[in-house]
Amino acid sequence: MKKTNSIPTMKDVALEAGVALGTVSKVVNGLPVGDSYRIRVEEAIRKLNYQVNSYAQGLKANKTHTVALLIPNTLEPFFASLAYYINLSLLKRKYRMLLCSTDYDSGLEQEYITMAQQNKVDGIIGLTYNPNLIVEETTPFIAIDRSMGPKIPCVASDNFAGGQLAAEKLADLGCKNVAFLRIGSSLTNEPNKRKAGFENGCLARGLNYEMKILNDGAAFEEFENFLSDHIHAGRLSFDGIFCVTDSLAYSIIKALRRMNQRVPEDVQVIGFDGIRHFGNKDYVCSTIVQPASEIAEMCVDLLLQENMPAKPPLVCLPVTYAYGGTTSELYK
Amino acid sequence: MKKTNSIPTMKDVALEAGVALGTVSKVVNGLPVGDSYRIRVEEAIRKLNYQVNSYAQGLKANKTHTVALLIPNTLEPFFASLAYYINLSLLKRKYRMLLCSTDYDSGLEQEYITMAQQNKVDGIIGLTYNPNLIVEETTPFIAIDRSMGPKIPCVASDNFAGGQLAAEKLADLGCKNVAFLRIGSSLTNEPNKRKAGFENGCLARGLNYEMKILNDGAAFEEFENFLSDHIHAGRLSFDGIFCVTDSLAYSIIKALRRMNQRVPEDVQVIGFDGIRHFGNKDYVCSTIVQPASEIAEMCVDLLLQENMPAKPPLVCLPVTYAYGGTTSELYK
DNA sequence: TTGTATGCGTTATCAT
DNA sequence: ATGATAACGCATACAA
Repeated sequence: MKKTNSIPTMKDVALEAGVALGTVSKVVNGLPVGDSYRIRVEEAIRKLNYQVNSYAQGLKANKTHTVALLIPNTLEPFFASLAYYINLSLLKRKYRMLLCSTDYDSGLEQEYITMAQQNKVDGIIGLTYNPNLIVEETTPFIAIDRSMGPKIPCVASDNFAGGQLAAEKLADLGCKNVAFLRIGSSLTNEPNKRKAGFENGCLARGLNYEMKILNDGAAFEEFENFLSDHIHAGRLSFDGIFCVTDSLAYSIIKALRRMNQRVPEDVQVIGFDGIRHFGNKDYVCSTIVQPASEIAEMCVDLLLQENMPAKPPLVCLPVTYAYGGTTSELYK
Repeated sequence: MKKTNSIPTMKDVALEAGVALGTVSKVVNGLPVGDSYRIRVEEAIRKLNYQVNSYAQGLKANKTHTVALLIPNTLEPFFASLAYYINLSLLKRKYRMLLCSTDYDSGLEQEYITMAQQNKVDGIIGLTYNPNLIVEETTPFIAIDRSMGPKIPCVASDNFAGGQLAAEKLADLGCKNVAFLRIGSSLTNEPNKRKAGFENGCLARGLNYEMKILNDGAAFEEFENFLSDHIHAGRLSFDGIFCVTDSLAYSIIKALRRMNQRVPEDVQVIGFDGIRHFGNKDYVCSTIVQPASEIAEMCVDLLLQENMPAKPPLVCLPVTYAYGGTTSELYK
């Protein structure tokens, strides 16, 4: 008695085609098989609508062709674009992607890693914030934007160069007195190098600069107060501002306009990330663009590279400047 | 001779704890087991760092706790938020999510479905554009925004009501002559009902209205021409415009300002979707907000509901109006 | 209650 | 070149 029409397996195909199980397997995997057999098997496959079971394959081969991506969310545009490009890079290599939105939650990050390992993923790519994540050595891991120790490669933009570039651009565009504004995780991570790079650039170009650094939970008002304190007789004493992200730049620009400061006429603003409206339209502001697609490709490369002699501990990819309406058009 | 330190299995744990394989399985799955045994097994698990193999579980149980999400990309904010909320809803139910960015490519959509089925996902949620996708009946499928036949439930916003709401809002806000602008897939899908709803609302409220409908590949200029044609002596003959998406509204608003039309003083604009800057800040424009989180929850519910008597063919979820600076503040 | 044995769907080894 | 068979890690029905 046959099984009631459940999902067909290789055995069913073999039966239907009147050949042995092994033969079907070979046909499915493109191994050499006599033509007459091949044809019969292929017909049976079509007839039964057979599909291989990746789970059985994975169990046997101990290889799942699946990678987990840990990322805070897909709502913030930079994360969203990483998710998109990593998915693409994986697709090119016939890999599937498990998306794990961690919501900046350390516990969730750890949970997802456990899940991924139980799911026998071939590797994990993670942009995480938990400073003491436990990740089994047996699962290859690539970190984005935050070094997690010498054994785990970290991929990031060249944040230092980006900060420097911002300073140079502002100098080129005629600024004399600039400011750096930052808010965000105080964790040691790559984006924190933006400050150092900017400082470096200011010194090299003889710009006067001030810094206002806020920690994660701080109120945005502190920036507004900082800016107000630098307005004398209606005039802001800065003619250029570098914000650690486009998101911050966006808020700052709105605040500046509320204070009757014109952007870019009175004060030029540069952000960081390269965010575009709706993901594909114009830049939100003049910005240092992170190469999201290259970061994605590099992560996937490093992760799946089989015989890597020694994985590099840190890879920094080049950033570029893009005009986005909040700087003078001089170097547009 | 032992296996060289590869990944530990239940067998290894059983050996280490000096119990039978089945006992370990029970402990892992929380089935009743004598306390002394349980403790020994748990210790062995900790010692060996054992993790269950979901692939073996899945193979056995024919259940993978995995769902595939097909979506064009995560770059466009509305898609990004769907991905985020669906991930969240799945997480609550201990399900994993395979993200499949299809890039609006029919072939890719079909490929991903095949992949998902081979991967034995427990279900698929898809926002797709291929009009003749083949999806095995054996895999539960939930469609977003486009009906794919009576056997496949479709979840969407109440697009008709949304269009109507837009018309009513414009009327309430004092508009007399309005326009509806649309560009996008001409495929029969739920969002196309926005037009009908808007028309309905205009008629009900006695608004004069015009429509400008473009197909997917059309040049944006056609809208600009349309608007120019309605400017006489510097004055636009519309005092209200409803755009089919916030994305379009954004572009239209920019175009209007280039034409020296003030928004919202001269002409009020309402979009659709409820997109916020950077995913979590202010609305891009006054808009009809889609309940992304409710859509997500509904999709997951319908997909995983075990003993659903009859799955509804179409579920429309309520939308709301949100002020976003491009309408009069009257009903803010 | 605990242990044993079988099978899930596939691949690979081994005879034939 | 093809067919039989074992093994992957786990869950479970059944025996002890």
